[in-house]
Amino acid sequence: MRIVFMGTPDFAVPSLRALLDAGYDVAGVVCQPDRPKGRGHKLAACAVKEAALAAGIPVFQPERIKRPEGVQMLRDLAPDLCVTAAFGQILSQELLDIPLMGTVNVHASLLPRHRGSAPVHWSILCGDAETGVTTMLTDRGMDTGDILLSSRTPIGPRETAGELTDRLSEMGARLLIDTLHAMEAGTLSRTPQDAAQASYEPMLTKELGCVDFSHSAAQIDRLVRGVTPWPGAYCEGENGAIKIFSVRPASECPSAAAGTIVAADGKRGLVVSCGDCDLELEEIQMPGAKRMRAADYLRGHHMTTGASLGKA
RNA sequence: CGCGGGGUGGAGCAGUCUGGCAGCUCGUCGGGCUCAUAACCCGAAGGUCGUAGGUUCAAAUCCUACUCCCGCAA
Repeated sequence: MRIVFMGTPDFAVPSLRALLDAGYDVAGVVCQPDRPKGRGHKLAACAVKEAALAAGIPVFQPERIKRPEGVQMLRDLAPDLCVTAAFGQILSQELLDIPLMGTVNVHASLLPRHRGSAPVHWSILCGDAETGVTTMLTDRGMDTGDILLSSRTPIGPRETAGELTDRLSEMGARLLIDTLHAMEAGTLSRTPQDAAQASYEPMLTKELGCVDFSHSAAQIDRLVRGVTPWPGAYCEGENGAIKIFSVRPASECPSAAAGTIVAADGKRGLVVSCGDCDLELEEIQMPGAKRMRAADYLRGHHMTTGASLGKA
């Protein structure tokens, strides 16, 4: 089976590797163009491109694959099947019509729940107890195609979006191979999504990561885990935004107004009152500084108790 | 040429501008106090000050090059 793989970030890499390890003929890999990244704004290849080059597979990086050049490129590759995983571009009907056997997408949620581009983050933000990966036949809608297979897993109580993404990327790779095997064996059935059960969430924004200390510890914890490591949770400190990477309840009930610093030393760490208790900000990053445990930061810096980290 | 910060005992920092004994908070080890303790008291160990070169009577500090790390923005 001749396959064209479309994907861009880390999440897609295990799926690409799995196709290669399973012996499929990956005729080409399509990913987003190199973008200026990091310090110095140097052009950097995405994770999928690096993996493809390492495997000696031709890489295509159309600015917009929907344009005629992109369509022609895909036609020339003459795939039996297209596989997408976090590709980052919408496929037109014209493109979907090219592969003889259709286009299979690996999606990091239990569809029809959490359609959209940030399913892993939203599953944590929404407080889901479990999530999973789904393979589906791509159609014109946003993650609306018929479901092929799915695989579920519980969300760990301390798991961040980044950690969960890593886990789901491996699960997705296995599910993709299972899906293709079933497809070849003719045992695969397709199930339309139940639109009534569907949910769709937008891309994440930085503002979403702003912590509201009037919320409960559980809500804040979900927010922090759901936006870590990107776009990141933060609150307003004296000298700019303080990033927050992990929090932990530190008392039974709040001892001051929400957002008030109730302790700040190397022993107890940085503790702030929130909606239903005092909350320890375990791992933080002050403006201009690196990420570290709050207790470590406070060994060399002073923070005044009684000050507020919340927005007025 | 995107903007910026930094490398100082195990951790986090001050000291650099204005050159002159290696300092602070914490940790570690030993001793003491206490019914007890993450509390308190006494004592100790532990640092080629990122690397190389230069200036100087004298360099963590000034000059040059190099290297590694980090923040913002994307």
